Amino acid sequence: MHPYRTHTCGQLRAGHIGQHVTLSGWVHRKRDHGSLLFIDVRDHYGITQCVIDRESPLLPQVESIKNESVVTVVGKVVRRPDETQNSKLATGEIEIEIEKFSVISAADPLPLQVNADAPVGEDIRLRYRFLDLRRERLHENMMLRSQVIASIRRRMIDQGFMEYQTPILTSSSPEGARDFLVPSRLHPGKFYALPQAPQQFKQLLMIAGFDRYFQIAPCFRDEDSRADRSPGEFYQLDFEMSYVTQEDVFAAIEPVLHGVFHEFAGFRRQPPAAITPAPFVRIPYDEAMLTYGSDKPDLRNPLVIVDVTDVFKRADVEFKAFKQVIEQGGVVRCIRAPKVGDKPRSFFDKLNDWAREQGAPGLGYIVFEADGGKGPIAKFVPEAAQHELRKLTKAEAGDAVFFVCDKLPAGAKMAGAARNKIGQEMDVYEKNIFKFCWITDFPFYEWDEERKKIDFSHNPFSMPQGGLEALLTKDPLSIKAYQYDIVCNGVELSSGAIRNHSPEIMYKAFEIAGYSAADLESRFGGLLSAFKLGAPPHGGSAPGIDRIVMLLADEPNIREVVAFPLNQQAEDMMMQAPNTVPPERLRELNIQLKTSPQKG
RNA sequence: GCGGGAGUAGUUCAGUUGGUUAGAACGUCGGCCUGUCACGCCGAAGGUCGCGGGUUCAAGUCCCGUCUCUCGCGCCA
Repeated sequence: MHPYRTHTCGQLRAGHIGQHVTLSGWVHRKRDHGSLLFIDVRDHYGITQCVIDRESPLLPQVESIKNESVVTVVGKVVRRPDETQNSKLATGEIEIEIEKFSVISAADPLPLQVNADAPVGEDIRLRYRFLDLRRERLHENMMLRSQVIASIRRRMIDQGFMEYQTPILTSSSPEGARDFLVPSRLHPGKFYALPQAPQQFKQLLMIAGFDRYFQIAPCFRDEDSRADRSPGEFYQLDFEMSYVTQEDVFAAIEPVLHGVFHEFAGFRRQPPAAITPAPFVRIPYDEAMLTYGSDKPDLRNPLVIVDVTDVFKRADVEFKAFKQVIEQGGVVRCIRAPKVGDKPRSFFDKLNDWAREQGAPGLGYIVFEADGGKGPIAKFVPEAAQHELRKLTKAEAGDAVFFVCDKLPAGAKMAGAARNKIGQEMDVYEKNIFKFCWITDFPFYEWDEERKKIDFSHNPFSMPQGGLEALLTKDPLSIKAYQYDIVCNGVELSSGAIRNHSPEIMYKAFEIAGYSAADLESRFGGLLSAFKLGAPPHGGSAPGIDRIVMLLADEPNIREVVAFPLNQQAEDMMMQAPNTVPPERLRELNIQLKTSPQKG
């Protein structure tokens, strides 16, 4: 007989009745009836009820065991009396009559209750993460994560991709997020950087001839956290393909994502969530910013934004607040909210208050009633102009139209935020569905207001649409890139591009952004030399694993799908990271601290 | 870096206009209970009201500072 277990706690059924078994696990819960005691023993696989009564000399010992202690139970599998079978439990037909009982590891009183789904402060959950992970919800999330990653691997391999590892200790990349730096002992004063993504390595793998690469890749970025962004590190399904167009990349990854979401759409969802069928709708960046006010639109929200700047330019419209902004190059965007005419005043006031909190002067609106427009700015908009508004927005009697007026791009973004807010307040989001889209044709360059110069808006290694000719002849800010994102329910799942494999185009692209040939060569010498020794056209993308699991698990927060996340201050409250190091370690690394560390 | 919210028992929270000995639930401990499965019933212990300062006859409550957690903005090629 095995010393710990012959079966798991989720395994025993009516067919095992009569067998003598050994189970080990955590004491999930006890129900003590004095002369009769039930004890639920839990492991990764399930829960099994064990029972003991006053006939047994072991009763006092079992009675005194504390929750979450680890125990081994030896006993006979018996059928529960008919009335007492528990259909909620997979093992609910049977129970174990305890014959031997031993405590493997006794537990102290608990800082959080494992056997209840009660809310617990996140600092305590993170400090005792191993207990939190025992709880059902988080335990299920982690199993989902494992299954999702396994499914992704299988699907990628089936599509002819092969998995390769790339370095963790690498060099700092000058663009993008802040790097995590690792001091070099052998090279005083020099640093490695942890990769923000294996971007250059995956391109080098294409140049090395591997054709289709993928990796469940750890990525490190020293940026502040958000609900959907863990500080420090996260995982991407990083992939890259050679001899492909943008459409080839889409065609390769769509079935993987659609398949994974379809496979796990029933996790905590009954019925399983619907998924937009592939091919996913493609929305050019410019259209997304106009219609949804965002480059990651949530398509569950049916509301759309319409530009009505021309209406407020009309001579008969006397709304100075908007006209002044328009004269300075601003735009008026509006959102039609169907059938809200009968909403109480508080509905509109609440939205107006929200807009003020966002830093806008307010959220103007007109309610179109049968006898004309009502609302705070209706009186500035004469009937002919109102008619024009209704034509543009397709608003009907009983509908309202909300206005945002600002310069670009702030006006577009504010309209997008208002679209989300109004949609939430109206509760018009489609339920139980994953709505995917591609956002395509991102601008290649953008204007850096801070440094007053043109800079790359995304990846400098992306291929500009139109190639060298576009760079030579077009207004840089009008050039698009073969750069695309996948968005699901308002969450940016991935960013990708067809890469620029031509040194000639690359030199020119960097020149326009103000970088000399020498800059380019010193920063990206390795990659650049590779491009000069036979580089295939290639492209790829990198969907975020954590975000995919977060969506599937229906969690509002990415830390709920990471086993050991850092807190918002990028600290590990269990392992006490980051931490000070002994002076001799610093000396070895040739590092002298300018200030002593803050107390931890 | 900036803004919002929170911090009271082991945990989750309540605590009125500043006024008696700071409460509840769960957990813990003790007692009773032979068919429970969130078992039930009775009882008890458990508090630097985050920390520091101030106002006041009196502060969990008001003011100032500070720390911690969290959400958002900036940031995130």
